[in-house]
Amino acid sequence: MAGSVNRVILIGHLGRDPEVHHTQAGSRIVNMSMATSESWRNKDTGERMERTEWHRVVIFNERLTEIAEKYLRKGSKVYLEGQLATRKWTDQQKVERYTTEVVVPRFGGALVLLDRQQTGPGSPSSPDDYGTTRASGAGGAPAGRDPLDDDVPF
Amino acid sequence: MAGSVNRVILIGHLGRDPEVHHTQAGSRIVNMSMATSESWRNKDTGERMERTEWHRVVIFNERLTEIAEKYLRKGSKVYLEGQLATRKWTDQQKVERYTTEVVVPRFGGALVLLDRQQTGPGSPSSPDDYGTTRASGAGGAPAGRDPLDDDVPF
Amino acid sequence: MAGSVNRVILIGHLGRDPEVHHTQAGSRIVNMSMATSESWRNKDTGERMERTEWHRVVIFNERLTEIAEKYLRKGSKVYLEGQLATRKWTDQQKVERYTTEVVVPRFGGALVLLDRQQTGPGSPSSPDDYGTTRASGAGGAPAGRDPLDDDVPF
Amino acid sequence: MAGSVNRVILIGHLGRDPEVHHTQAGSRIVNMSMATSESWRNKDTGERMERTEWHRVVIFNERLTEIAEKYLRKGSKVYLEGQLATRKWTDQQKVERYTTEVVVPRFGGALVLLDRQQTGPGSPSSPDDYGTTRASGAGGAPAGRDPLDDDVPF
DNA sequence: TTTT
DNA sequence: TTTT
Repeated sequence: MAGSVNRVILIGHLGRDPEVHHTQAGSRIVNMSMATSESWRNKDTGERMERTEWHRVVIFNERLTEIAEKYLRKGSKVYLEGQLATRKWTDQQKVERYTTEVVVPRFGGALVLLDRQQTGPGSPSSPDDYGTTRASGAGGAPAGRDPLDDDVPF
Repeated sequence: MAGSVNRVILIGHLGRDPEVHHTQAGSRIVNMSMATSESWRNKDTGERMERTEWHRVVIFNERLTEIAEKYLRKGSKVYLEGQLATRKWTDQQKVERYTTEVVVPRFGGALVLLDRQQTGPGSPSSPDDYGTTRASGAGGAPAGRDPLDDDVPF
Repeated sequence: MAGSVNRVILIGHLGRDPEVHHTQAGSRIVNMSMATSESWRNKDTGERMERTEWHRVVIFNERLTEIAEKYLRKGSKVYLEGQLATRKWTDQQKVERYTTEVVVPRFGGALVLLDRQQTGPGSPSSPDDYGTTRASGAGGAPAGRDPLDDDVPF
Repeated sequence: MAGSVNRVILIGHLGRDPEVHHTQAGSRIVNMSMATSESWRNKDTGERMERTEWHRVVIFNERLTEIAEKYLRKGSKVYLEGQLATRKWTDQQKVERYTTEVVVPRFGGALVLLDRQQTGPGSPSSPDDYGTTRASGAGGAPAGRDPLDDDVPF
C-alpha cells in the first residue's frame, strides 16, 4: 500500500532485564517488557485508579541492541520509538495465536535512556569506559537515527 | 507509574466499513480494521516484497466515533492517533487469549481523513451539506484535540 | 485546509524557570525555554561534537499551565507535545520579525515530568501535599489528554 | 545533553514547487514551504474560522531529496517527519535574525506522499516508470527509515 | 539559558 | 514484571 505510516512512541519502565538473543546469521536481537501506566481519579468515589499496560518490545537495530544490552536493566526508564507488528504462532494445543509487538526495526526507531541506571553485572566496568560509551551511544540524541559518528548534525 | 507515554500514529486504509456499537450507557464505540504496509526490494533477487500489518482500532472519543460513522468506509485512508491497549479474553475452549488494540480514548487521540471518500449510505446526501459537515468535522485539523468549536485557535 | 496535522514532540531541559502570565480574561499562560541537543563524533578528528537547540514553548492548556507553574523549574527534564506556530511582530526599528514557538494549545498537547525536581520556592511545602498533587497531576499519564478525573481509563 | 528528543510530524500541502540546491560537496538539499491549517467555529458568531501555519522545510536525507525533487509539486499533500532547528542570520541592515525550520536530517526523518500528484515537468515520463519508481520510493513505507532495499521487513 |  |  502506498503511503503508510506505523509508529509507536513509549515512555515507560522495563519490567525485567532485557533478553539478548543471537540469530544464526550472527545478529543480536533484544526482547524487552516495558510498562506504561495511566492513573485517574474515580469521579464518584474519589478513589485513585491505575491501569498498567505491558508492551513486548523487540529490537533489531544493531546499535540499539548494543545499548540495550549494555545499559538497560529491570526498572530502567526509557523513551522508545518503534512500529507495531503482529505475528502468528501455534501453541502446544495446535491453536493459532497472535502476539502484537513493538518492533524497533534494523534501520530506524529510537531508544533514549531517561534515568541513570545503577550499574550492575554486565555493565561497563570502569567509569571511564562507561562515560565514553554512554556519551557516544545512549547518552546522545535518540540513538539509531542520528549521525552520532558523523561530523555534521543534520 | 509516573511519567508514562503511550502513543500510536498510523496512516493506512480501512479493510472494511467501521462497526458501530452502543454501550448500555448510550455512548457510541467504533471498531475498525486498519492496514499499513511497507515494501522493500530483496537484495539478492531484486524482487519486490511487501508486508501488510493489520491493526484493530477502537474509538471511544465521541466526536471521532461520529466522524468515523459518517465519513469512513472500507478503503478510506486515515491518519489516526491512539494508544496501545492489550485486553485478555477467554475463548470457547476456555483458553486465555490476548488481543492488542489501538485505542482512541474518550479524551484524546485524533482522526484525520486523508481522501475524499465516495459517499455511501449514511453519508451526507448533498454535496453542499457534505462539504460543510466535512469542513467542521473531519476535514479540519485533527478532530478530537482541537478547538473546532471555540473561537480561538490555541 | 482539510486533513492537516501539526505535532511537535520534545524531551529536554528547561533553561530557566517557567514564566507565568495572566490574560485579561483571567487565564494563565506559561512561557518556557527548553533545550534539546544532539551529539556526534567527528569522523576525521574523532572529536566529540554537540549542538544544542533552544525551543520557545507557550502553554495555554489550563491544567498544564498549573503543573508547569507548580513543578517545573530551571533544569527540569520534561516530555512535551505541542504544535508549531509562527507569530509576526514588529521590533523597535519597525522591522517585521517572526518567531516560531511550540504551542501547547488550550485543548490538547501533553506535558510529562521526567525527573524529580528539587523543591524550591513555590513548590509544595509538604511531602504529602507534593506527592498527592503530583500523583493527580503531572505524575500520571500525560497530563492534558487523559481522563485523570474520570472513572474509566479510555 | 543526554536523552533529548526533537521530533516534528506534519501533514500538509506544499505552497510551491520544492527548491533543489546542491552543495559544493555534491549533495542535494531541498527546501519546501508547507502549510498546515486548523479550523474552528466561533462560539459567539458561529462563524467558521481558519488559521494557516506555514513551515519552512529543509531536507538533507539523500533519498528523500530525490523523492521530493521527482514527485513533489506545488499542492502536493505529504506526511513529513523531521526536527526543529533555528538558525541565525544577519539581514541587510546588519540585524541578527532567527529562522526556525523543520529539518529532515541526513540519517533519519520520513516523507510520504499522500496524494497522486498530477505529473508535470520533471515527472517520470511514462506511467510505467512512474508507477515503478513510486513503488520503490515514495509510495512504500515512509522513505528514509525503512529497509526498502533489504530482504527483511524489520 | 538546560543537560551530560 | 516496572514505576509512583
